[in-house]
Amino acid sequence: MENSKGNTILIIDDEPDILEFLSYNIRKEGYKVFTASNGEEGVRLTQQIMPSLIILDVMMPKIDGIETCQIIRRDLNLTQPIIVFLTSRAEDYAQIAGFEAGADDYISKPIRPRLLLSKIESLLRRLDKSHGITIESQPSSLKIDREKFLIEVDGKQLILPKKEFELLELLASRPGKVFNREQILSIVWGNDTIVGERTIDVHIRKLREKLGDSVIRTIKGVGYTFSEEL
Amino acid sequence: MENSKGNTILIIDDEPDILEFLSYNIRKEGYKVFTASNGEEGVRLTQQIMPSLIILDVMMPKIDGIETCQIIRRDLNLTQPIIVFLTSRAEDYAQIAGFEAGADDYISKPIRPRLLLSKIESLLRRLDKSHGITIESQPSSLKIDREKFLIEVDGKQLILPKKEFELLELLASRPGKVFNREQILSIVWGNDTIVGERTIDVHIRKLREKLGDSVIRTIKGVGYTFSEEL
DNA sequence: TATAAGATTAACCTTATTTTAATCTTAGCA
DNA sequence: TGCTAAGATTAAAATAAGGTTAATCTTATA
Repeated sequence: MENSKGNTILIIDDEPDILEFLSYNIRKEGYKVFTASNGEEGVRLTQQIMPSLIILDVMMPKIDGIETCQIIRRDLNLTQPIIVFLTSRAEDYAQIAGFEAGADDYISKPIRPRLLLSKIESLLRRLDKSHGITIESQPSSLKIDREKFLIEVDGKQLILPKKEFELLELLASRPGKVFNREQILSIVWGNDTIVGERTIDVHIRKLREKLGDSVIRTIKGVGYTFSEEL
Repeated sequence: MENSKGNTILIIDDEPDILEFLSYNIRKEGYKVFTASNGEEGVRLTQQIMPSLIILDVMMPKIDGIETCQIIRRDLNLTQPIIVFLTSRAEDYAQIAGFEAGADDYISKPIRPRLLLSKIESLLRRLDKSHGITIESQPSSLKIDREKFLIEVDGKQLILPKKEFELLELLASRPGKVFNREQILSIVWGNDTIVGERTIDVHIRKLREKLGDSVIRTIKGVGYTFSEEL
């Protein structure tokens, strides 16, 4: 399993101190870091380097963070990067506007490097599954919305418990691919947790109960796969 | 859609010429303009007229702009106005200090009326947008008025304490989106404050008590979400 | 400065989710 | 064809995550 390092991160802030502080800390972790000291430059760089994640100060002269975010979200035709806002506690009014503008997360000053880094990592980890998976098949359709933590089967919404959701998400991320038990355990449960062999089966059972038997196919001795035809 | 005109703007500057020049230009656009010629008077007026936006000269005798800003931000308990700093080119050092003091933007002399006005407009536009959230659902409706710090549920007005209000506002800013505890803490409380694990729950409890159980949904192990159907 | 309102904590309660364990089924092969 | 290992099923046990309440601390407000 590859880590999320090596991703490109762009930091946009008008304060050189913060820019340096952040880029030092983030670079240290192995990311490629670019910086911009204002919104315009930020937009331009975004276009050029296509960062996976942008850390964006809300309060900046001329074009502020919110506007910058809107420009990136609306005007730039590219794979949408993850945008994290940097705010000071005082400007709480801006925070709401920020979510409306399309921010993915927030970090408020004072910045605690460890918190920021763990946030970055967790955001990048779910980059490719960011907004969800949609599978359109002949008889039925399935939508997985990670943001809302919601499943939609043929238009009917369904709330799944965490583990079931994550298991389904994994299988559906590569329809047809067979995941063996080891892989499932290490991705959904994590490498360090030790659970019994039958735990996966039970969760598969629950999913089949809720989504119908045909959704997940068992390949005996190998693993499970999300059926390409629903 | 109403425009941002009609908003109250306060100008604080010790130079009568600038005061007159600015108030003339801004008034011409249809704003209600008040003026103060020093920090103290400015603070007093702010308290009385509750302006939406304050234009504040950095360099003033006695209490300077930065201090004035801090007083307004810290000591006055009211809906925070937007504060724009007025600086001369030379005092760029002030920009950093000014932002730290809680300024939203700055404009440097010589003042170009058109630029100032477009800046004012864009700042106020944002204020109006964050003025409130309205959610209309089949069975009921919810309106959040950030300026009046007021909630309206099915026509009934309701006053919520600060933390409850902010928590509700956050959740309602993106109905359906699941906010995890970390996000809630870092946005509503700020990530420098350390509060116990159960604090969020208690506030959720209070909100559900006042708005009904169905408004906020718990996704165990994930977070809370504002229910799309009220 | 007294008072009230709000925020937070802590202890305990409740419940959904997760896991286990025991038993049953079935596919695939000797 | 029947044996066997892998998986399915079920219910019950364990756990983790929240919920609730009251007491206490903090902060605003008159």
